[in-house]
Amino acid sequence: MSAIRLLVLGAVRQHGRAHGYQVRNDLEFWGAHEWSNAKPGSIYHALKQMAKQGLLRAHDVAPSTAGGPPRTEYELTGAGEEEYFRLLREALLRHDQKIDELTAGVGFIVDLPRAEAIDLLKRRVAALEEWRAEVVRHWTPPDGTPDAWGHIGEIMKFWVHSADSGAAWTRGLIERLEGGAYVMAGEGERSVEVLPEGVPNPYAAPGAD
Amino acid sequence: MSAIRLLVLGAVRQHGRAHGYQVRNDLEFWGAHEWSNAKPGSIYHALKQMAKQGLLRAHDVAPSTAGGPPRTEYELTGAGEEEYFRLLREALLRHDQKIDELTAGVGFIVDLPRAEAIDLLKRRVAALEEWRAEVVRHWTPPDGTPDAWGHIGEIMKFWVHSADSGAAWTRGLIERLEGGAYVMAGEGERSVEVLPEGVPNPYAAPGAD
DNA sequence: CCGCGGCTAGTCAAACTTGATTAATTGGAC
DNA sequence: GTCCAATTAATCAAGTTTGACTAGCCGCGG
Repeated sequence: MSAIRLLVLGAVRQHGRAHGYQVRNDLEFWGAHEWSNAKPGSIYHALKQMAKQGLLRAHDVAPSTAGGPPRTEYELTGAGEEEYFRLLREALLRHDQKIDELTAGVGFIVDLPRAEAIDLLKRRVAALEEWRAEVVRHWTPPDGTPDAWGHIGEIMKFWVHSADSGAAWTRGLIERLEGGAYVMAGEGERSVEVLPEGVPNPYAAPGAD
Repeated sequence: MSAIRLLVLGAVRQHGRAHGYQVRNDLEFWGAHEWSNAKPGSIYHALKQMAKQGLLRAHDVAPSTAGGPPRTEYELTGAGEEEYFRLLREALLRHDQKIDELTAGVGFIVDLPRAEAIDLLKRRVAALEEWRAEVVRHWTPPDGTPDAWGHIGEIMKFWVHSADSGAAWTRGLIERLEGGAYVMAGEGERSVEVLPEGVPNPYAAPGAD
């Protein structure tokens, strides 16, 4: 599964109850359509799929409020809540490429208590370091052959560079969190999160930009 | 399209003529199953799809050589050759996340003349710098509001970091190419590329690792 | 007052991906 | 000799993603 389930669960969760179009708008507000596969089709599909799997509860709502076809509102079930945190932790922990999952995880990181977030990120750094070592081990010529891989060695260099860069960024975030940045779970009210109802989306595809 | 078409076209091209299993083995030899969606199903699907689209020519071959069901060999058509270079240039040029495409592009970079490869990479650096500037512009509070984005600003920091890191790596590769590293297109025979026929794949999933 | 462009909300077919499974043949154990 | 396991090669069904499309309603220009 890509980042879509995490994004959709997180968006619904922040509203308490939301219909597809609201989710779609929030994701656009966060810029998610630029760094993830948050297309309408994927969002509605994820909503239906997760409702079928018992992660979301669906409510049919009268087709009135503002025009358009009848809509369905969703809200997280207990299982959905669990799955949300499972996906969130995984997104922050896993060092695999998938930039969209990490980005989504960062976007929801304040839903975790500070201590847990820091712990996850530290484990992320450790995983990155181990992965780096493994890449080097795997792609280094076993004995005398110095340059046997030719330009293929560039792939290794690229991965090593990515691992180092990712670890450096993660360490920076850890420091900021340890320094008390942001309002985490259980520390009071959050500030900016979703588009307040009724406010037009300032980032809704306006052509230029 | 993900990296799969580029990988498959490149693999078939290096053999001149190849069947699905050969392609699959090559990709595994390059470690592609670890950083791309190079699963058997995707590979065979891509071969058939591209044959249908006229990028590959299919030849049915007697089911003899080494056991297994009858196999089909493929070879690039003129259109396939064109598409290969189009995808290769795009992979090196585009700065979008998609790590697998860039990795595949690096793997085939020696199919380009040295001057063109360097030019593409320089344009890549320029694109990354422009993208970085745009991210900063887009996510910086317009006027007095200093920290309006809260932790969402972390997403911006992450992107900026990625852009800088990607640009640094690209500059390194440019330097190596300008220094004469590797044998590029039109500069003589290449060294390591595909698994020679008959040699067992030393990286074929051996369970542990 | 009527049509048309735009917004709200969602659906659908076609393409792609995944993981398991099938199928043909060879080689070794017994 | 023959039966089991491994290897070679490819297919399939189920699920996901994509991009284009449908459809209701509002407001405004003519």
